[in-house]
Amino acid sequence: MELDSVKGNEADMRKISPWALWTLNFQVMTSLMADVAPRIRALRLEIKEFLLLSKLDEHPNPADLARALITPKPSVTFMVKRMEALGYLRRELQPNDLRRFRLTLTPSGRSAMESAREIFDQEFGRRLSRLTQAQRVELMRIFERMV
Amino acid sequence: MELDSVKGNEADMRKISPWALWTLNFQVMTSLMADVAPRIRALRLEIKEFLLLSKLDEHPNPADLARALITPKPSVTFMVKRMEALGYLRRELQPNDLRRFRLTLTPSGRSAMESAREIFDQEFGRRLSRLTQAQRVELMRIFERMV
DNA sequence: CTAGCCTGGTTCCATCTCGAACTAGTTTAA
DNA sequence: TTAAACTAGTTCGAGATGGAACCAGGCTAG
Repeated sequence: MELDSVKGNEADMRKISPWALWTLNFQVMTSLMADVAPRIRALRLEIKEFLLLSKLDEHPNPADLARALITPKPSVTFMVKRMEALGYLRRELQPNDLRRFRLTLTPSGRSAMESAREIFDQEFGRRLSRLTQAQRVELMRIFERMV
Repeated sequence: MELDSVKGNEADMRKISPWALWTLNFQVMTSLMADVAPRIRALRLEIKEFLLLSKLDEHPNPADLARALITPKPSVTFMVKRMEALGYLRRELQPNDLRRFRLTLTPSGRSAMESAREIFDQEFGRRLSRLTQAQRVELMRIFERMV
């Protein structure tokens, strides 16, 4: 049996179209990215580059990053090159496997990454603030199940 | 007072980090796009092009589309050109304003667009099926509030 | 060993992207 | 009217993107 989250609401019984949902979500994400992008760029980062930095601790070499970010390898090569040139990360050969590079954030890279994360936190937080706490919790649970 | 959607759950009281939520959502969207992209491409469409077609009834000229899709005008020009070359849309001067083009889907454009929408419906539907009906309804309500 | 396969990372290059600057048509205001 | 300001759409070009092909280095089986 389905549980009905909130006191009976006639509108609740409508059929939910996945496409309609996807569209709304895409719109939320796109407009958020548009709002956030210029502020991220002020840190000398593109959004994708920031995402790369944010996954670097967990996925410390390029091939790994490419998989985690669902991004082609050449794009990763390119971004890593830029990030290194900016002094945001260091690249050293991994002695036990000479094909691999181990990437590490420099202090300035970490601080840029953290500032960028705060921007997202703020901007997405602004939108989340239109929801109830219960809805935020539910949203977290929903996304966890959908990943 | 906050309404608590589901029977008391201790984990509910955690603080929700906007960034964590955003990341999860982004991951859902990205992996979905990766799954969907090859099937859309089989219809000779890029995802963005499909989105353009899907908004065309509602926003029938390029500048309008650029705003609706939050996309630069030159990109729209380019996509429209490709869609016209493929025979997916028609472009006619709007007699009452000679700066404007009125774009209309051709039958084959409409059918490609509808097939693409079905692909999204299917693929996103598959993920939504892991949720309860109540959660799907809640999700719709949440996105509506966040747009 | 060593041949064949796999994986990490790069290079190449055709294609796409999109900011800036432009042309042309429309609206506003004086 | 007509000049100035604004809007639609395009062109240009520097830079980004990403598939294909490549060159290591590492792993596996004979």
